[in-house]
Amino acid sequence: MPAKTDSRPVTKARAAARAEPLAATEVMDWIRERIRRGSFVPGQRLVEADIMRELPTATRSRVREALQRLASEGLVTIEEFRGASVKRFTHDDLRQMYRARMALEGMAAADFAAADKPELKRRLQKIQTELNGIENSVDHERFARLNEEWHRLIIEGSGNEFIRMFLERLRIPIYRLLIATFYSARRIDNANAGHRKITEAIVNGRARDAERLMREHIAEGLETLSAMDLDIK
Amino acid sequence: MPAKTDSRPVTKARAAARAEPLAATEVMDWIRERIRRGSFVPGQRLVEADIMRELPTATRSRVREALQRLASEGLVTIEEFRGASVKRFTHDDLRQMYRARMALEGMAAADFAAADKPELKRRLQKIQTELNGIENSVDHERFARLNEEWHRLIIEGSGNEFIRMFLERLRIPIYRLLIATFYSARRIDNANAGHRKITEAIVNGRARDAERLMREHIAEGLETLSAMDLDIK
DNA sequence: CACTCGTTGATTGTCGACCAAACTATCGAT
DNA sequence: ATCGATAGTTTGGTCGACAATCAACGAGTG
Repeated sequence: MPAKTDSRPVTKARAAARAEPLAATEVMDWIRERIRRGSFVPGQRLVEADIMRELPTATRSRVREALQRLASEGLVTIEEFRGASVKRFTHDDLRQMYRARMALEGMAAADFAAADKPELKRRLQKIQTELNGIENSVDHERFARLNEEWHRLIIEGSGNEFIRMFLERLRIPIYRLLIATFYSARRIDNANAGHRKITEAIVNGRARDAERLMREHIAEGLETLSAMDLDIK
Repeated sequence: MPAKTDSRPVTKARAAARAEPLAATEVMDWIRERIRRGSFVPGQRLVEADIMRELPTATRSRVREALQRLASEGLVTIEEFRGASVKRFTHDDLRQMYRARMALEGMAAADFAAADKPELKRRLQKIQTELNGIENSVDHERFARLNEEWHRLIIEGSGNEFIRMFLERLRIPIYRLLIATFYSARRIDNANAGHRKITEAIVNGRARDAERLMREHIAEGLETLSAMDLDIK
């Protein structure tokens, strides 16, 4: 649930009176980003006072609220009188997340394929072309960005706000695990072969194929991850 | 996201000093229950002071926290300086929720079927037998309870905490819409015919069938709902 | 009479101080 | 060295105050 607080108008009187306080959302984003990038590692305790030191304009109430919300998102855990800490995910959690992704993103692909949204489909095709253009390059950074954009577009194309919301909640934990994985060139090839087929199915309105292929695509991703046997703390 | 705060120990000193204040979780449950039962109707504003009047031991901070969390659950919306109000769901929201349910509960059925959990499967079979026993009765109340138990058990059987969490978030909004719908006897028959087939597929480990049937079952539910053309405000 | 524009009361947003409860580390006695 | 008391730290939670905004109401003007 983004925005809302972002639209809070900055009143002149207030801005003049004191430094604009960080809304809880912003504190939340800051912590979330740190978790995503790995500067907060799993198990690490998130001490309220420390966060306030690093974000001087954040007050304790804000930090507390942010931590509460992150806990309800499942990104941190809160133990009574011990405070918040970055949640540890097990190998089985990863499997579960991927199963959920398969279900949700598969459905999204199917619904997008069945929908009459030529403009969005053109954009998908465009991204696909870009992806094809760099699949043999070594620009992993760029591939990752386009890859994310490709997935995001399909979710948007499904027009399902609930599916979007749920997948958003899976994104960070999964990403945090993914940064440990160096995409091999071979993996990129495989992934993009899958992408191509999915894009084609969506653009041509073959909903059932789109869903099946998307599921296979995600399942492959999980297999690659599992094969790497990354050390999940 | 249950528990956690429920485990808060009631210290003697505190309990003696004054009435135990309601934790945010409890306020949340109270509001949620009211929404579910329809005593808070969509669009209705949830004024902090009013809630404090009705729950004398609840403090403002707790009420506010509860509302914030309910907002992040998507059950209420918060507009700045206008406070919280019960979220209105459109007809299209309903459709989206059912699509998400199809994806998630279908996957849950498949995973349960594929899992080696004889004890849980026996319990499912037992509930199914009970359901069969009353499918021609007029005890809608009891059917509804068993129906919920049946769904819950399949989700538990999938062993997927994320899917469970997501479906939990869909439950209340959907239930709130469902109470408006009096299950017709015919609908009960149809529903239970679906149930029987699904139970059988799960117990016999036919994952693919279980998923397909569960999807059809939920899709039927949506159709029934749509046909009723209930007035969603 | 309709319309604009302050004024006022109600409600929410935010903060900071305060205290209690629980955890944690230190230090002393045996 | 081990155990237990003790002090400091951190979190859980409340309260009161004040600012910002909204909403309703009424006065003045054309």
